Parts: sequence; structure tokens; C-alpha cells
Amino acid sequence: MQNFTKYLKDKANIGEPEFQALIKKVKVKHIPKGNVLLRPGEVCQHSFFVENGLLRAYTVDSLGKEHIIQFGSENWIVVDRSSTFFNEPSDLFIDAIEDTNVVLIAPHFIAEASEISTSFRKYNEITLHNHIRHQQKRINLLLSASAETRYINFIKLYPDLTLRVPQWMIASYLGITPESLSRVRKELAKKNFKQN
Amino acid sequence: MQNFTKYLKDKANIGEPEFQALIKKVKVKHIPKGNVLLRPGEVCQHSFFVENGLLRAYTVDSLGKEHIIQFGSENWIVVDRSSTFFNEPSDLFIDAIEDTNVVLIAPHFIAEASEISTSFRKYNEITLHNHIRHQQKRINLLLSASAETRYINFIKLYPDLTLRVPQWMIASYLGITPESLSRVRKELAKKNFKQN
DNA sequence: GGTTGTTCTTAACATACATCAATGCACATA
DNA sequence: TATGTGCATTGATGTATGTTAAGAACAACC
Repeated sequence: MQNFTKYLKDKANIGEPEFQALIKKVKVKHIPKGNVLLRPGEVCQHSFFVENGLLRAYTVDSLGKEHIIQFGSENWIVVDRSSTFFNEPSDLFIDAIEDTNVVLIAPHFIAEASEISTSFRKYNEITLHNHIRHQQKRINLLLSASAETRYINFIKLYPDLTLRVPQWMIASYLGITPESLSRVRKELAKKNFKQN
Repeated sequence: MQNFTKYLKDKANIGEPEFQALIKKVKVKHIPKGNVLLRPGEVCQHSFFVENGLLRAYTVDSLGKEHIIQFGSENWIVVDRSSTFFNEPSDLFIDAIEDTNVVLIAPHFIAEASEISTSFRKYNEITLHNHIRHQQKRINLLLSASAETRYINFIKLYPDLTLRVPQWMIASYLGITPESLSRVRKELAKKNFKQN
């Protein structure tokens, strides 16, 4: 749990004894590729800090189609915040796209860390606002931009994911079919668009 | 400012002297229909509590088309949270759809109220999480649902707004053209869909 | 009280994206 | 080596939604 350790030291900015007390309370769990961490109907009991590997959160609609809400790679936290916070059943699946090690963070961990460390509490607030900002941008793109524009934006935002995530999942994140994404890419290649 | 008074008393749950101290710090402002409260490039300096009337927050894309991010009627707060929190220029316009009275809430007001009142601080956290939950549902709808489904959902969620907001703005909120919304409504009428 | 602007509707036509089906490819595994 | 399975691509076709343009109903304003 190197990454989580670094994360906690950076964000909480506390002394060694407090750190040791906190770190004791989290568990690491290995999630083999394809395994599911959360299903619709369940209450999301933990935040999943991705130590290494790759998670996704998604819904499945009445026709059985998947719609990806979020990816999470190293150092990201994946969680259904509203389910956790309001203690209500989630709409989401969360599963592993790659073999993944996650650090399980329980809500009381966050509460305690916020007690101990002003800096951690502030960081938490920042995270919430980042989340809101990010979602708002995504809504705006979905309202206003073509599939091509949304894809280009995705590449810029997540160059690493573009390589690691299967194309059909990127399509799902963008709200289009895999076939459409394939065509978008073909067009971009024609126009001599470069990924970097 | 009846509505705001009630709001603050409900949420903060504090004694009369504290209440008086707080309430002194906000100002009411009348915004005639069509007037603009925030423009892209400006930092959003206040949260706007809608005492009465109706606000909207929206972006304008490179083709000059508007995309509505949020409506806010009585007792709602309209604000570009990320602009306010991160002190960065907003992407949004906020203006008045009807003659509106807003209560201007400065960030330090929220900070002070949170100091004084645990209950207010908790309420603020709830609000943030509500915001995230709402945005996530909207993203999911935009990814997965047809224009018709999104419109039906809008009616259920905001029956009051459906009557007060011009149709072309609802279309903009849904991410379709006014013409398309008109057709969707015609179809629904054919199918004998009732608004209630 | 006419004039002007705004909203909504309708129709004809255009287009982005979806669907369906087939193929090829890479990679795993028997 | 054979054989399967998942993923990406491509083509033919379908459909939801966009575009353009016009007119009607209505409100707003001199």
C-alpha cells in the first residue's frame, strides 16, 4: 500500500503516531479482473482507493446495456458517494477491469481522519468540489458536443486510460456505440489527428 | 425575505441572537427578468438563494447555442460551486427567467454559519452530496435515455418548472432542440400521456 | 391598436449515430 | 495445431434528432 500511504501522508499531514493509528484501520483487498465490488441494490459501504489496477463504475439499463459513470486507476477513489453518504441502495456496479488492489476506506475512517487533521478535512472538501466540477463539465459536454469532440476531450483528459481501457468501454463512457467510436477514430486518423 | 429566514431557521437551528447576527450579513437584491447575475470569465462571488422568481445557469457554446445546466426557483440556491470554491473564472451565465428576488450569500457567511451551527454545517454537507447525486443521475440519463424518456423524467422531477419555464429552455436542459421537444410532446399526447 | 418580437408548431429534408451482420485479428487454452 | 472467445472494423440500412423555413398564437410595447 505504498500509494495509499503516500496519499494519506500528503493529504493528512499528521505526526507518525496519529498516522500509525489511522493506517491500522484500513484493509487492502485484491480484486481479480472481472470481480465485482458493488451491485445495484447494495449500499456502498466503502470508498475504494485504487492502489494499483483499474476499476469502473457503471449502470445497466433495462435493455441490459452498460453505461460507464467513472473509471478509476492508481491513486483514484471509486465510490458511490450518494449511496454511502445517504445510506441508500446504489444504482451502480463497481468492478475491476484489471487485476486490482484496493484499499477499503470506511466512512468512519474519513470522519476520524477529519477529526485529527484539518488538512485532511479540507482535502476532503476539495475532493467533493472537484467531483462536482468534473460532473458539471461532463454534463455540459453531453449536452453540447458531438461524439468526436467528446472523444477528443476524453483523450486529453485521460491519455493513460485511452491505452488501458478497451475501446467499447470508452464508447460506453462517451454515450455512443463501439461501432460509432470506431468510425470516429477512423475519421480522426483521416484528418491526421495525433493522440499527443 | 420570508423564505430565506425560514430556510436559515430550519437549517441552522440556532438561538435568536445568533440568528440576528447572521441574518444581518446577507442582502436581498431584485433582479428584473432577463438581467444577468454572472458571466463566463467572472468568479462567482455569491450563492444566490431564490426568495421568489426563477433563475437559470447555462453555458453558451462556440456556435452561440445555450445549454442549460440548472434552473432555480423559490428556496433553491443557484451558484457555480466550483468557481466560488476554487476562486476561478466561471463558464456559466446565470440570469433571471422571471422577475426575481435573490438573497446574496457570500462564502464567509456559509463559513460563519457552519462555525456557529453544527446543524447548518451538516446541512451543507448534505447539499453537496445531493448535488453530486443529482448530477450523476443526469449524466446517466444523458448516456442512456431517449429524448422522450428524459422529458418524462423532467416532468416528474419538476412539475412546477414544466409550467413556468418556456419550452425551448426545457429542450435546452434536456439537450435537444425546441422542435424535437415539440414532436416528443405531440407523440406523448397521441399516446394519451398525462402530465399528472 | 397596430406593430414587433417571442414562442410553439408543423413540414420537408439532412445528418449523426444506432443497429445488424459479417469478417478478421489477437490471444488464450485444449 | 486447432479452436474458441472477445474485440475492433466495415458495410448496408434504419431511426432519432437536427436544420431550415414558414405560419399561427400570443404577449409586449410604442
